[in-house]
Amino acid sequence: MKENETGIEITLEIVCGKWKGLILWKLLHEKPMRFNQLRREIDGEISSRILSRELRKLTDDGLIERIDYEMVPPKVEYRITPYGKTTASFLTSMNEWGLEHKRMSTSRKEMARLINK
Amino acid sequence: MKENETGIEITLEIVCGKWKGLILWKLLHEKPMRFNQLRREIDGEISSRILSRELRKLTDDGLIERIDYEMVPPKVEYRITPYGKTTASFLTSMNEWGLEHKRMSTSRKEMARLINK
DNA sequence: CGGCATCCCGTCCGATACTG
DNA sequence: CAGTATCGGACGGGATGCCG
Repeated sequence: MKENETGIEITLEIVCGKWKGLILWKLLHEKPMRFNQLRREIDGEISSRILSRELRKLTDDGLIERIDYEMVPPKVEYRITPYGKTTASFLTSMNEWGLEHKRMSTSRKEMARLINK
Repeated sequence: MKENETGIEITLEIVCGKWKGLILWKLLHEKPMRFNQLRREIDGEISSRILSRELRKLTDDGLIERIDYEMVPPKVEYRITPYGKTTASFLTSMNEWGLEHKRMSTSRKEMARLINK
C-alpha cells in the first residue's frame, strides 16, 4: 500500500462511469426496487442491457443486493447494502456541487467564465 | 432543465475517468506545477500523452489554467482556477471515503463482506 | 521541456431483437 | 418481468517514437 495514495482513486473505481452513481443514489433514497421500475425512474434512459450489467457490477462489489423471489413471472428486487449506504457521504457532496452549478448556469463553461472572471 | 435531474450526473462529467480527479486534487494542494513535475508526482504513472489530453480537457472546462512562459526551453505551468477550487467540496468527501476503506481492508470485496455481514 | 503522431487495445455505451 | 444475444460505435487509456 503506497503512502501517498489518494482516496480519490479508490472512490472513482466505484462510481466512475455514467450510471453506477445514479443507481446507487436512487437506491439510497428509495425502498428496494424492481428491475424495470429502476429502469423507468433513472433519468437519462438506460437500456436494459446496460442496467443489467451495471447492477451486476454493483452486486459483485457488495454495494447492492439482488433478491430473487423466484416467481413466475419473475420478480427481482435490488436493495442497497450497509456497505452501499456508506457511499452516501460522498454522493451527497457530489450531488450538492452538481445542483449548485446547475442552478447557476446552463453550462459549465459559462459557469467557469463567471467564477474565474 | 429536468426537474428531478440529480447533481451526480453533472459532477461525474467532470471527475469521471482515471485521471482528472487526481490532477485536480494535486493542484488543489500544491502551488502551480509544471508539466513534468505533475507527471512525476501523480501516483500511478501517467503517460505524457494522457496527461496532456486530460490537462487540455480541464483547461477547456475552466477548472485549471495554463500559463505558458514562452521560454526556451519551454516552461509551462498549470494552476487551479477559482472555479476549480470549488471542486474541493466533493473531492474531499471522495478522498475521505476512499482512505477510510483503504485503511480497513486490502480489497473492496473483503470490505463489503465485513460490513454487510 | 512540453508536448504531438501513430497505432493499438479494452471498456463503455447503445439499439435492436429475442427468451424463459 | 427480467433479463440475454448480437452487433457496432465511441471513448479512455497506453506504448513507442519524434520534434521545436
